[in-house]
Amino acid sequence: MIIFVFQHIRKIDGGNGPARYRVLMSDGRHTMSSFMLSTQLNCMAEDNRLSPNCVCVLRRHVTNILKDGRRVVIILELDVLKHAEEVAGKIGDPTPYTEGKTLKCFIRKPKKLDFCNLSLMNNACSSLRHCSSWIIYFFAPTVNRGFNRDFGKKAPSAMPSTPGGGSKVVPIASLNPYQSKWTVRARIINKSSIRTWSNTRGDGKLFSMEMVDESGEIRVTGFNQEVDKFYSLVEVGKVYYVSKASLKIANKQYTSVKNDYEMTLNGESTIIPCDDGGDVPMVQCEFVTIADLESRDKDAIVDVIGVCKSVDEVTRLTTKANREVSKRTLNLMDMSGKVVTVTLWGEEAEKFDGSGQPIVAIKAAKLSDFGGRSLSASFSSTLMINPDIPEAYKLRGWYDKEGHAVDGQSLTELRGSGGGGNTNWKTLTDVKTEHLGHGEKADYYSCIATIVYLRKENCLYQACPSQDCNKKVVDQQNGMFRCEKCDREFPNFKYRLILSVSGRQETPAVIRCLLMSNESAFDEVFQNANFNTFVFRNRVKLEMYNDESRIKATVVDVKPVDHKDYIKRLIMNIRKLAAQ
DNA sequence: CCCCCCCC
Repeated sequence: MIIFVFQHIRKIDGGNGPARYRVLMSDGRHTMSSFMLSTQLNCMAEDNRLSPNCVCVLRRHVTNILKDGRRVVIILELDVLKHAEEVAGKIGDPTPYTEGKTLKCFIRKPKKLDFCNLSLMNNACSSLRHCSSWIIYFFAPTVNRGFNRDFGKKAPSAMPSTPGGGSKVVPIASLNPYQSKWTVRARIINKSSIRTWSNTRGDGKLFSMEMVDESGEIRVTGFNQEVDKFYSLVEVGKVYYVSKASLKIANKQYTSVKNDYEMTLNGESTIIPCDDGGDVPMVQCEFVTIADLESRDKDAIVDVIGVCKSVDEVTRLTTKANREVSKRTLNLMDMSGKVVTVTLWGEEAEKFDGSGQPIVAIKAAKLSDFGGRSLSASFSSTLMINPDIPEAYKLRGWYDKEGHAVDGQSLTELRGSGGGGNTNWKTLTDVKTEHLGHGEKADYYSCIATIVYLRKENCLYQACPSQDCNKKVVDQQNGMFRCEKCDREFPNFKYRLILSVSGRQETPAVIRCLLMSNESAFDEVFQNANFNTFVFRNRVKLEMYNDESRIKATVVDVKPVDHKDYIKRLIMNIRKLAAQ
């Protein structure tokens, strides 16, 4: 990390590629014009974020030495510490720096990667100290780049010789397009199958994979010859020395890999197995609990881990694009007691074995709002069965001890009718517009409705006293009551209620509510029933009555409203509407 | 140089 005063920027002709900017910096004593902005920082120039005399901290850079010996410092990461308006004009009286003079150290390539080098910083900033009052910036915090200073120390002395000539092992996070001689020591966390393409620009085959070290992750792609050379060599889970591939800016549209760059293997590249890579991390996941998926946005890329509670058979289907693909769904539960349905595709679907309720971890699963919330293990996802990570052991312990007895609540609403007792939620308006009850068989639905009127008149009838018969009896006027259905006469009957109810959402939707008789406190019951909201389970069927067809709705169950559940459903519906 | 993100 070095602090500079920005002096001037100039756009240079970059030919076909993106614009390039050459930057003149000063350390208060000298100016140097051999700085270049890396293209991903072009926006700083284009947004006019750099104005003369602003104070900058150079957080990351690489120094390239040209064939003629001149140095070019590529600025990879730069922050403005103090804007030009905050600086009292020109700082010091800098003169152009001449190569090989006192400040040689200042552009010296740091010994250890690009870590903060205090002596380097001291030199670069000493002159600023004398000419300004904002010395505080001198001790600006060291950048913690997420990997440890001793990275690479472990690079074994028996490091294999590479065609590149034993280039130094560097962290993945330090890779950039401006340095070509490097080796990374990384674990392969996933590998695609070999795909072919054919378009106007040509055709060929390719594969891609992702690898990690303790500093970060990166995507690697190999084409044609590199497919032949490396595809079968590389095994997921193993550690390799990878050397000298091309780095290009990653298109974030296509990848969720946390790296600004991606690697393309080329003729110079080498991949050599590393036999003692035990210290290289497995996969870096930031697990989200299944319960938390509910609050995540659709299409979010998440890492999840859960117990595979159940798994479906693999199926084959043809996509809209006429592609044949295998599909399998499974249900994952975690300690939140929530369950989510996950879809696996292709080979992963075919090979998945859910026996023994394995722990399944998925890095970069895609969240969908299908059925509420569900997940899909997409092309860039990494599927891990019983991974060797603490989270997996914790879950395994929990499941074996108590989790196996937990039913779990699914975030993925199951579709389809029959068997499952799945709730078919409707508003009373839906019932009308969807013509429920017009079919051969009666339709069942559930609704949240408020009673606004109960008709008291003719609400009671004399019903057959037999256990399961509610047929209206005929008064024989001799103290006996006849049931046509049972073909019997009884000395008694039971009162039953037929209640006509007006629902709040639709008039004159008439719901006939069958409740057990309560002879006493009759009026009170009617009064108290009004303006109460319940979950009604209704049966609807078109019936003929005096040559007139009308929908008869019968309440088959009444339950109190589970507000938490209801609100969840409303939020889900809002999401669905918002997605349209 | 690819970039498919699938299905109910």
